[in-house]
Amino acid sequence: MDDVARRAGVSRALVSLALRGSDKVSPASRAAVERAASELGYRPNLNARNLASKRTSTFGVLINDLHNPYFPAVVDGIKRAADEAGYRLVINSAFLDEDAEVAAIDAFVEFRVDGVILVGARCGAAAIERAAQAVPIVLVSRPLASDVVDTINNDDHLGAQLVVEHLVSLGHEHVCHVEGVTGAGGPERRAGYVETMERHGLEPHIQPGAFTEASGVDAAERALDDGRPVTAVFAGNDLSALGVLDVLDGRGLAVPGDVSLVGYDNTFVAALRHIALTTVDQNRQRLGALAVEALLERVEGGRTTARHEVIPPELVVRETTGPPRSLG
Amino acid sequence: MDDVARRAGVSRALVSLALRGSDKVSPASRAAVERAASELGYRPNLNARNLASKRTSTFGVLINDLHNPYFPAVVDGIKRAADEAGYRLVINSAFLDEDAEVAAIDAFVEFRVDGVILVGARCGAAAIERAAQAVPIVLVSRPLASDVVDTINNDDHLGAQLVVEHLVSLGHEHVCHVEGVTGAGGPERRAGYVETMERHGLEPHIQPGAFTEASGVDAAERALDDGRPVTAVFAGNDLSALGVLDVLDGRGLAVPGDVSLVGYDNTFVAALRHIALTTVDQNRQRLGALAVEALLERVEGGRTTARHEVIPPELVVRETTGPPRSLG
DNA sequence: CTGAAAGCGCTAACAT
DNA sequence: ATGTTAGCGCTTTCAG
Repeated sequence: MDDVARRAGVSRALVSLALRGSDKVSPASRAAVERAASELGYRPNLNARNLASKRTSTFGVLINDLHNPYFPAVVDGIKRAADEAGYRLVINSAFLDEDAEVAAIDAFVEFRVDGVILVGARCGAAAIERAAQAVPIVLVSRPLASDVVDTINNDDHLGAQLVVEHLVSLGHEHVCHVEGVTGAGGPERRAGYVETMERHGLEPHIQPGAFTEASGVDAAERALDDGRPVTAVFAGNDLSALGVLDVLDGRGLAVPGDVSLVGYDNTFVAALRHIALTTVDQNRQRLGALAVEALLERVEGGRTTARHEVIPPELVVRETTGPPRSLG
Repeated sequence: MDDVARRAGVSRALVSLALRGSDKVSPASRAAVERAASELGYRPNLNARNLASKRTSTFGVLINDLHNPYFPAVVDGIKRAADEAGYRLVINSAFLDEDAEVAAIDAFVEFRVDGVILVGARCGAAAIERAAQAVPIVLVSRPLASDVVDTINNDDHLGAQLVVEHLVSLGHEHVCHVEGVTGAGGPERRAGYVETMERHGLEPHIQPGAFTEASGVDAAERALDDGRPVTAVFAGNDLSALGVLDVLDGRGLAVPGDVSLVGYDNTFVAALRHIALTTVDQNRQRLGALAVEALLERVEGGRTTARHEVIPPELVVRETTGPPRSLG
């Protein structure tokens, strides 16, 4: 930086200002600085900058599992909003390991990021709340009643309700639900399902599941062997719906002819023409954007109380749902 | 840090050594330091550390497109190898935008990461080679003849050969290839296909494509309407194979009964039971691990010449390939 | 094994 | 509009 200053014939401070686009620099010196910098191939040292300015203009994003097709859209939303607000992103993934999650959060803290967004984090609330003392944290897709961290979620209860209403309106009475896991919307979706079924005077039929393809397979097999009639399946998420779909196929049951099928999340797999799964869209981009917004409110707006946002999801009807056979 | 030193009754330098696990610290003072640090909730400032030590023990990983199911496995491999070597990771995604890619690389340079891994980068070679003057760079899944950056790739030519051999050994003579894009193995796969077809005295039948589902749909429609017989399709990657699959389904053609289908990449979608696509596995974890290895050789081993690694892929036979109907 | 001192490369008042 | 002066929090000689 000294070299740049010398070459441009100005002081270091001026170089600093010019390079950051301050308006208190004359066009002439700015040009000189920029030319000198590029001639010298100068790259500012972010570590030094962050150290001196005591801020990083960076948000840390932790993705629970990079393999899960649920996450990219959320990150897209975060990225877009962060760009707009002038914040950089550092992304990390914990690869499903809770300890790694905590370690990654610690690393963010040590980097002195200005805010942390945890997407689908599975680690304990205690670890999160502890870290929240050092940096603003917002949780996406992980409900948590806390008054130190913000949360942004879709309304799983409503989503489930939309699904059941859709199936019921098609004429279904025997809708089976494949459960999902706790901490990722499973119980909320289940509750929405049960409540809506009962409101229509229908009997809930629930099979345990775990948001995985394999669990969808198991659940479908149990459901079909169970004896109770099943004309539609509401799987807890898209992945488990694919497991269900495979079993239906394997048993020669037409979809939606014999059995209708609905997933949740609207991942790209659901949109594949070959699958064309009816599902629920959480508007993940918006979830991400809201997370950034929440962070900005704390970092730049000085908010200190927790904000818990819940946004309405939307039903996406594709080709796996139709009237039950009995209504032809 | 001063506080920690005071509380532990030692000097700052000692704290620094103790916290980084140096062996020149007495167990007693180490314990005192650790206790003091945890009591005070002390978090070292990575920016200060990086600045003072002139290294970050961090590798930057740039993923071309977070949505592409191809990448996570590569990052897994990188993560594992980096962990083992004691390096931290910062991941970033360019979301398919070339300018964003260059910006992300610049950001890595400014962070002074010790090395950069570009996974499937699409940006110009010039930008990459320029950045390579500031930091060691290795390209994964992007062939590039360069003597300043390392590359790690699977052998696309061999992969295509494996596919054609498999289909020919099943009795197929009319194998159509849906092309992929340049810079991501497309031309190499095509060349392997053409060469192997010709070696068997078969006539190549190529349809343009772009590694997307939609391009697979278009290519399949053209291929089936073209007049030439088609008993098998070798799609450039899994995604385009899904497009082909949808067209085959739509036209009532059984897979593999009427037409066999093969993809490339072995993404999780290919492994879904409902799809069960025969495909080629690049061993992406290994690609990632090798990338870290290459970086370590430069950072710690002092290598300065480029290394270009090509690893053999493996055919994964699932349920979309079988003998042609004529051999029934 | 420990402590003192210098400085990593930058920003942020404060002067001018 | 531009230069001066202190640090930011840590690591790293170098002397004890």
